[in-house]
Amino acid sequence: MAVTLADVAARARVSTATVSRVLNGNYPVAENTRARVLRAVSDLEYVVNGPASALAAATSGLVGILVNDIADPFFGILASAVQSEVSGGSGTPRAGGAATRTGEGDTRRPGSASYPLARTDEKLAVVCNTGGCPERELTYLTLLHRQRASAVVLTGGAVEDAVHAEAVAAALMRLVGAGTRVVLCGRPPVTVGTGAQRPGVAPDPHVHATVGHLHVRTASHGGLFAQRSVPPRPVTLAFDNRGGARRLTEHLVSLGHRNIGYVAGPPGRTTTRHRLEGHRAALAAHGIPDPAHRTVHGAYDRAAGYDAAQELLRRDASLTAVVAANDTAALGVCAALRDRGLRIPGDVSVAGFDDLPFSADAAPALTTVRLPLQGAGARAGRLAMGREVSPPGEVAAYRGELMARASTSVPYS
Amino acid sequence: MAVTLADVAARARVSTATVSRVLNGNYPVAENTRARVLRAVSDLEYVVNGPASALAAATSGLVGILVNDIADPFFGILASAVQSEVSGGSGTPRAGGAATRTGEGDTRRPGSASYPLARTDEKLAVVCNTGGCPERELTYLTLLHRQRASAVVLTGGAVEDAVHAEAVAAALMRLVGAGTRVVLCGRPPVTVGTGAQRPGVAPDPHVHATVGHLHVRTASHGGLFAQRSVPPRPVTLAFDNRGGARRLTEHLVSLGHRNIGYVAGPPGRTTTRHRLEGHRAALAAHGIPDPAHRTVHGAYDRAAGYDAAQELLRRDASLTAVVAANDTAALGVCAALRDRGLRIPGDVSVAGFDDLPFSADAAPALTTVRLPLQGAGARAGRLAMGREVSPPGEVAAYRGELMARASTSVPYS
DNA sequence: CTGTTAGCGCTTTCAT
DNA sequence: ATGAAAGCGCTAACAG
Repeated sequence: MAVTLADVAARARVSTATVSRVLNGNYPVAENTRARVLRAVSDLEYVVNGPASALAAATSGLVGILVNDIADPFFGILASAVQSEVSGGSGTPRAGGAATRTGEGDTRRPGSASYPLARTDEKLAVVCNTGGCPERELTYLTLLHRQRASAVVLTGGAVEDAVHAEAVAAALMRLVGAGTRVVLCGRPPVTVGTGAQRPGVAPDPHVHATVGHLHVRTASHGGLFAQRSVPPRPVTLAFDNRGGARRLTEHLVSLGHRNIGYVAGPPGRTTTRHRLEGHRAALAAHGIPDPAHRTVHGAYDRAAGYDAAQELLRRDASLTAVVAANDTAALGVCAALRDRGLRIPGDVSVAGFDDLPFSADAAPALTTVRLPLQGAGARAGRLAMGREVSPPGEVAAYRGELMARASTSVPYS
Repeated sequence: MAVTLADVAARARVSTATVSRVLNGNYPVAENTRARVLRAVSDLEYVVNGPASALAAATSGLVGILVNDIADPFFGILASAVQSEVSGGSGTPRAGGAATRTGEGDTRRPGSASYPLARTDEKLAVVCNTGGCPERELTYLTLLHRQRASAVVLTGGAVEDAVHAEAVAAALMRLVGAGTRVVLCGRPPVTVGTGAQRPGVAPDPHVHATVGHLHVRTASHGGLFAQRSVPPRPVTLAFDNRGGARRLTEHLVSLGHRNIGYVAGPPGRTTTRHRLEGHRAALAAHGIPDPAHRTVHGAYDRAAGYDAAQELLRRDASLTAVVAANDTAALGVCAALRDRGLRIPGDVSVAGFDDLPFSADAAPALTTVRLPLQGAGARAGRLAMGREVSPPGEVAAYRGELMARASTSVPYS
């Protein structure tokens, strides 16, 4: 069978405990003993048995990152930022990088450099693609729980269906109860369930008594204390979608637009609703009527934006501006307008949301709302690693910044 | 502590062995016993301890998918397809979906429907973002090995550095040796190492003797046999980048273009080289000279395409066409041309590679080479699951299909 | 600083 | 069809 700790110990002429200590670097070991062990590890090409150590330590180094659509850069950027922070190195060598390490003393153990098979402290950051599907979200949560993930980060808008929301909240509480750090990033806080019971299952007092109690092992050595504790509930880093959307539409209104079409995201998701609410709030604040036909729902992708724009123009040719729920859809809107021979922003202004990288150099550059994807993702990563303390109340909100660019202008310019 | 198998067993008044058998569904259990167990599982909200079962069973349900850039739809589509197949359901509810299940009898166990916490057969498909960084690729491979992943899928081009290639090959052989199924998707086959030794480490006959032997446990019941075996070496699903690129450039040549610029991908990667070789082969075949200044390297993204196009035009204003190494870069090229007041394809034709979803409805629609990302990804997923037998020789190549669209035309039209 | 040892929770023969 | 019991490989007390 595979090489085990015992084999390494035998070869290094030490006990398994010593090998374990060297590998985990959490306990003093004589320098030359360490060297012998590392040598043996390397010679034998020993690879730690993750499951075994996870079983013994009651936690695995898995960090799960749930995303709604892995093919969408919005999530790619978020996930990449989280991952960089979790893996402790610079992830994608992206300019203006996420690699803003918190300058903790680099404790790279000597000897393990050339053959890193043994670094036990490495976390495995993995992204799970839910495809926006509630069942898959739940399945992933369960699987990560099963793996005793050390942290789970949920990104992006949540589905608003009450039953599902309740189920997710329950799954998250179970995770937290199991000692897994849970971070929500770009999603509103979990609303504490009203106690809806799983259908067909009798309430079991035993279970409920358990929820909320944290039986988490604390580190026995090296007095990191506050950092080590697992927050009693999920930490949330939310985006102020409502406010951002409102400022965006207000920008359009201040430019003189009155007939504004809105390409909303898929119905039943928090992000969709909040952005739409912000848009409507802006209109309402200025006494501008907002007939229902000026809003069309669709997916958060280019094709949906294209179709929605067609539909909006068909319904109302007087539109002078179209706001899309995200940049990708906005680009679809632009394409549709161009195909109809309309100029942007000459005939119709267009705005998006998110400020993804391609938005700035689209033609024309897209007016949008910048979300601190990189920053929020990195913070989520640090929170997931327990490297940063939770914000007060376990909730922090990120404001979106209006990026007024060439795709919006005064109407009929 | 958390609920354990023993707790469930006690509540169901059976032994832990029975509970295990019910959960794994791999051994006959009386119907009403099964029901009692399931009931107990549900009542207790029992969640299998993954590490424990992985330790005992010597394999975890983890399936790792390595991608070079998680924010690039190319990888998103591939990863999504793999994942759908691994999770056995329809993943992203994308049209024309990857959900083409091989019609195996649906063995959804009764009772586990409402509370799926216990389905042990579920695999956890996770994507790992290497950011194109060799070290991270190796790290992930090690981490997945450590977790005793049941399969690993590597997607996209490989780095060509000899040392790194050797290291990756070694890591893959270790994985295969540990019983992990390895699938390469969109990357050339691993070249069997020439035996370069790790620097500074004396050859250890013991280690080498181990490589290649497969000590894989076989299912003891339920006669799946051929399916269960782990191939002795990685399975490869390669894309014919060279051929595709060649046909693409030939298309341009047949249109009458002679001065063709090429925006290549990052140097030192197989995909970059193969596509460039195909391009050059086409030119050579038609006796068209290809001065070095007509090729510029850059990342596989829009910004790089933009910059590269600027540079190409600066170097040679006589270009009538620009081929980019992928669609994303091609869009950057288009933007750059437009910004210089050039029309597409009137003044300059532009072509990409991959045929990502946005390419068809770009303005103008992009001529490109379609790669069967969905299909290859799905097949990789099935191979990873052992649900499909490997192609002869463990290698299959996918041809790219030329998609001639509006962005290319006769020069000076 | 290092060794001994008792589990962690599950799977899997081997009995019955 | 079910139970008893022996590990799987590692970690963390507890000794020394």
